[in-house]
Amino acid sequence: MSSSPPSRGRPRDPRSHEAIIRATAELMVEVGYAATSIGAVAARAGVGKDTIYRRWPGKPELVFEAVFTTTDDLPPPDTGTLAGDLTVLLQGLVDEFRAPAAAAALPGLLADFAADPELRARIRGDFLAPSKARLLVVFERAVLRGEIAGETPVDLVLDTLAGAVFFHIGLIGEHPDQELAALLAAVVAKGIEVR
Amino acid sequence: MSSSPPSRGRPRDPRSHEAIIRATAELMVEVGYAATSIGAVAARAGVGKDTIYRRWPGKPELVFEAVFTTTDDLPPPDTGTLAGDLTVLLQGLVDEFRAPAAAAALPGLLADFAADPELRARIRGDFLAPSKARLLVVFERAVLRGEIAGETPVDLVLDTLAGAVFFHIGLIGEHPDQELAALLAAVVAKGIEVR
Amino acid sequence: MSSSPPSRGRPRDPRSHEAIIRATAELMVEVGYAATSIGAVAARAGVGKDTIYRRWPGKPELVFEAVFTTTDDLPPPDTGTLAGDLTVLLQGLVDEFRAPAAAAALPGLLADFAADPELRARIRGDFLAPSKARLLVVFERAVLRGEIAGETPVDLVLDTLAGAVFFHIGLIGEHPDQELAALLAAVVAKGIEVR
Amino acid sequence: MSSSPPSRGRPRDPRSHEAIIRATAELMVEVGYAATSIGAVAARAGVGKDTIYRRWPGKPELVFEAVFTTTDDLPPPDTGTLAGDLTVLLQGLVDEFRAPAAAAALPGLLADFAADPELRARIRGDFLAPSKARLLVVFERAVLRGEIAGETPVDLVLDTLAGAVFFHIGLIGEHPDQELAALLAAVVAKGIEVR
DNA sequence: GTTTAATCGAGACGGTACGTCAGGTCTTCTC
DNA sequence: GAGAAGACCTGACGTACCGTCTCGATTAAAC
Repeated sequence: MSSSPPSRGRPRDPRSHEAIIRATAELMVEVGYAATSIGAVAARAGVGKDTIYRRWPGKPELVFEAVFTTTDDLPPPDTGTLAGDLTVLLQGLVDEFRAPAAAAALPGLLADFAADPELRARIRGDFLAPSKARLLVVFERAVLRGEIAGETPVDLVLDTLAGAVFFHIGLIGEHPDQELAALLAAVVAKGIEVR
Repeated sequence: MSSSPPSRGRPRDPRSHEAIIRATAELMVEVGYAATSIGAVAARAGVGKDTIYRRWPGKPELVFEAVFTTTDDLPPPDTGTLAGDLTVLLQGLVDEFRAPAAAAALPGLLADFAADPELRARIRGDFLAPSKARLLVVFERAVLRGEIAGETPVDLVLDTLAGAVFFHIGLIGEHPDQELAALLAAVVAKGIEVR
Repeated sequence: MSSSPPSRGRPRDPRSHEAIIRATAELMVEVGYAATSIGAVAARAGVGKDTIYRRWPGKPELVFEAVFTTTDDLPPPDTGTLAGDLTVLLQGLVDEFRAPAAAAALPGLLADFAADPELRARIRGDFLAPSKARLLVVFERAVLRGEIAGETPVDLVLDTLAGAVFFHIGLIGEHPDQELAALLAAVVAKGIEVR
Repeated sequence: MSSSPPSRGRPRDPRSHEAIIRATAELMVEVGYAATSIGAVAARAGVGKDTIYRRWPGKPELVFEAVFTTTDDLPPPDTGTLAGDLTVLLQGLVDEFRAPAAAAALPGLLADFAADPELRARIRGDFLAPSKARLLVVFERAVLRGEIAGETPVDLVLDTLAGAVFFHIGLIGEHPDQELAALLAAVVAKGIEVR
């Protein structure tokens, strides 16, 4: 289908790619997003700076790829109730935001994304897309069960869930309570239910 | 109690203070948080860099003061219902986050605050404190009216409200709908009501 | 004579050679010696960088070959007088140093040659050798005519002639006067004549 | 006369200036002109790169000042004969070109000067000016003594003398013979004498 | 006719230097 | 002592070349 490029010249070394990603993730945990420089990543990965700039336009894109490796092909949760489904979904967000590299990277990363018009679009496009797909399925089932109305605003609910977790854990640095996900899920589920 | 400083030598010029604040707010709107440097602020304010560093430890503190001037001594809303009160409260947050200087500053500013342990504490301490005070009163009245339970977690609800608005408007840059505050308030109020 | 190489594998394409030389000479005139990079030569010649490095060790050697193509098999001048012979010889040097590509290349080229011990020897060995051969014949005839002594220091005279022309034209960029060669020749001839 | 600037702000530290000059001269001798980078000079001088760029536009100007410190206010030679005067003058050139730092710097330095139109003018303007002043006096005296004609081309003679020494010593790297200056002076003096 | 090997264009690779800019401190003179 | 000015050291930026390497594809001579 998509005609792969003729692949002229020396192909890029996948070991460089991997070393860069690993070095980035390590530095993120050790010194944080702001103190991580492309040069330091290159040095730790044993790689030239060009080798990084050849693959990523800048630090935000590199860190994004390094930190969010989780291929979110988890199936949408199906617990039988909206609150249950939201709990599973939220627990996923909590786990994602709490991972050391992600926690260290998120505030600075999102700030850089927000500052660039082109990257800003990718927050919803790339970052939230997997969650949105799962949330859509959850909502469809809830509509069929008669729990919520058909026109429930998915984007706004997702922004609220993600925003709550990000603010609570990412920014303020609160250690997440065991039932945080369940608590938030209950509130939101009850809030959007038809009755 | 606080021993007034000995006040030897030339006193600080309040006009410098004002010029710095104004220059900072202007630059925030014109070039954004990341592209605003202390040197540029000094140049525009017609001030030496030291005059800035003498008053603020760094860019985050300066910008925080420059952008959030609104002395939040508004009285807590009292519309008669929890949903009504939350709507007023949320509308305040939306307006605050939507102001040009604040919108331009917030993501980078919060990222810098989150990166520094000392500043991180000020997010809840200084940034959210006024809203929390008002929310506490709102909650007290709602408890008296029997709308919510007494042990409703104020901090978590506030994080959720602020997070939702910040993510929706600050990060993603969504133009806030006219009824955004009312919609969010309705969901959250319904979500935390006892019945 | 020279043991022909075993010549296994694909032979070198003479068209690449020619294209490289041409591209080098063009770039020399257009952007100068310092701003000419091997990569730029390769790109303009439609050739890989290795194809250049396979033939020349570096920029100095490449430029030297590209710029000094003049196969100096001119016969030694024989005008009947030392001054006349030197005039012809000097005019040759002037013409050589004044050619656009040579004028653009010479200062940087000689600097690179001077900086490398191995290349430094080639200044006298390759660069000045043809002129020296002709000057030797001119001197022999002048000795026979009794114009100069037998022990006249050829190398020093040649350095002086070349140095004068290089400094005057190559470095300072003086537009050569019509009689420059004759004038210099007259001074030097008179200076080394026995009486 | 020249109104000294009002001198606002912190004055430039003369110790930085001196340290930079010294570091440059040392590196010139140790690694040569081409291998000397501004960054290396800064590191050795214990100085930031900006401190160098604040004072000099680039490497050529810096090296020029670092290497040619000799305040050429020597009085013009006056030995009684043109050949004698030229010998003294040439010996000065030989000594200048033979100094370790100068010998290492000259070819690359002159190449960089020749490559930039603005700097090119300074070769005659700054570099040769002191020698030219002295040569003019020498010529005046020689004219009064009737040794040479009044219209002897000073610039051309100076280019020849400087070119000969530069080519012989600077480029080819010949160890200068004890009588080199006297020999060249004799040839040139004889060459331009009226009889 | 098949191996074998060097060459080709292309471009990735680890380095090094570039010249600029910001951070935060210091040092001068002036008020 | 505060203030404006600007020098100072540090360190990161993103780009450009360096000379080497690794691809797949040619192109001949050797087998």
